[in-house]
Amino acid sequence: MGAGTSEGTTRRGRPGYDQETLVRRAVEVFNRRGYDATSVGDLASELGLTKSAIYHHVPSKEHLLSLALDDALDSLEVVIDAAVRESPAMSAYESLRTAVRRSVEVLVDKLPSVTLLLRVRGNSAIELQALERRRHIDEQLAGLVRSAVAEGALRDDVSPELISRLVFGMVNSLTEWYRADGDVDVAVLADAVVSLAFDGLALPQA
Amino acid sequence: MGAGTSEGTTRRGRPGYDQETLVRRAVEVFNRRGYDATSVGDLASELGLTKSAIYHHVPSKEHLLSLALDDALDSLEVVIDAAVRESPAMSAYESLRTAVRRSVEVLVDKLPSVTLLLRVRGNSAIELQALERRRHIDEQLAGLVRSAVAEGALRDDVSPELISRLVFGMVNSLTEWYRADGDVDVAVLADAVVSLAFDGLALPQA
DNA sequence: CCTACCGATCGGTAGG
DNA sequence: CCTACCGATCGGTAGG
Repeated sequence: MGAGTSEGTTRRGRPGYDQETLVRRAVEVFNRRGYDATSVGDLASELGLTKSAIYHHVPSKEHLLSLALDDALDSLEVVIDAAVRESPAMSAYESLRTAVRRSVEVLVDKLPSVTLLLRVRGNSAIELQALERRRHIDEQLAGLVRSAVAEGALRDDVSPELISRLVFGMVNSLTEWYRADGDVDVAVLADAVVSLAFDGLALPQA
Repeated sequence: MGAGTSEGTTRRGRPGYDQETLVRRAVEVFNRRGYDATSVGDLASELGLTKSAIYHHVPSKEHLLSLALDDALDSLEVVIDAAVRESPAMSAYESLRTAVRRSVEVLVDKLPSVTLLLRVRGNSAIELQALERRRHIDEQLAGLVRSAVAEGALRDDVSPELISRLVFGMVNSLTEWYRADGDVDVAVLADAVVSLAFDGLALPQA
């Protein structure tokens, strides 16, 4: 990174978009209108520049998608890998609680790119690669659930695979409604998700 | 309906698609490739007929979407209305359990059209109308949760709105992975969802 | 970062 | 007489 460009207000060259800003704003538009329904011309209009200006920063519309999906996947992989690695030292039950909590935090922190990721259906090679990385994450989470059930820490009347899908289905559903400017605090949300997932919504028996 | 056309094999005219079959098959393609990413030409190729044949059955691509969304919304509204109406006779807690269970059953029964519905983002007047009907359903469900909390039947340390969103987020996530030809039975699935939502995944205390 | 374009494909409709 | 379709093409717009 060149001197003086790392942060703050000093920049050389024409003021405007850098690639990171372009990706961030593009993801917002993709989420609002749908990736396929958004033409590069639409994108240019919404961002106040021309199609060619966009092609100055990225070689294709799909590369824009790829950068956004990598942002989401990288963050998710970090927290899931960490939870899986701590599993031998800690109980799988505790690692699973950590994984759920950290997943909520990543979803909130990287909401736009994770939202885009969760809407990918595999319509191109890039989307298929992203789905493959997602599948690997899902398998690691299912493994944690299996271990926690094997420890005797979780109920065994529902299969670990089904538990994993339903719990992380609940977590991922955050992207459907959570807004950073809303009235739901991240910590409150993460507590609620972990508590609902593990304790359910019936009254505490105690 | 004319004599002899109601069911069975006797039909007049050329054998082929009727509107209902067209909608059903189109929804499968829309879910696989995405509504916006599917051209009427794509659709025609996959269905083994021509674009003009499709326009014989429906006036527009959007009308095809509209028919599918109505199919999903009608079914969802039936079960939610029923749960809300039984609420005075029964406890809100019991009505909510019923609503969750019946919602799972509708999602499985109408999986393709509900999947399409849950992916709608409001890119057209028809999509906005569908989102409005969804919002009304969500409000009725949130009302049931509020009543159940007010009855003292549900925990009150998480807001009813958040409970509603997370529980039905879990329910709706079924569309991401459930397949009718898979190894998860509907009754088993409905039991698992209701039990996980109300009791959580920790070991039963008893 | 723009103007000026391309090969192709879009949703929709004609007559038969 | 109807339902179910076909081959060809319309005016516009897509990503690049």
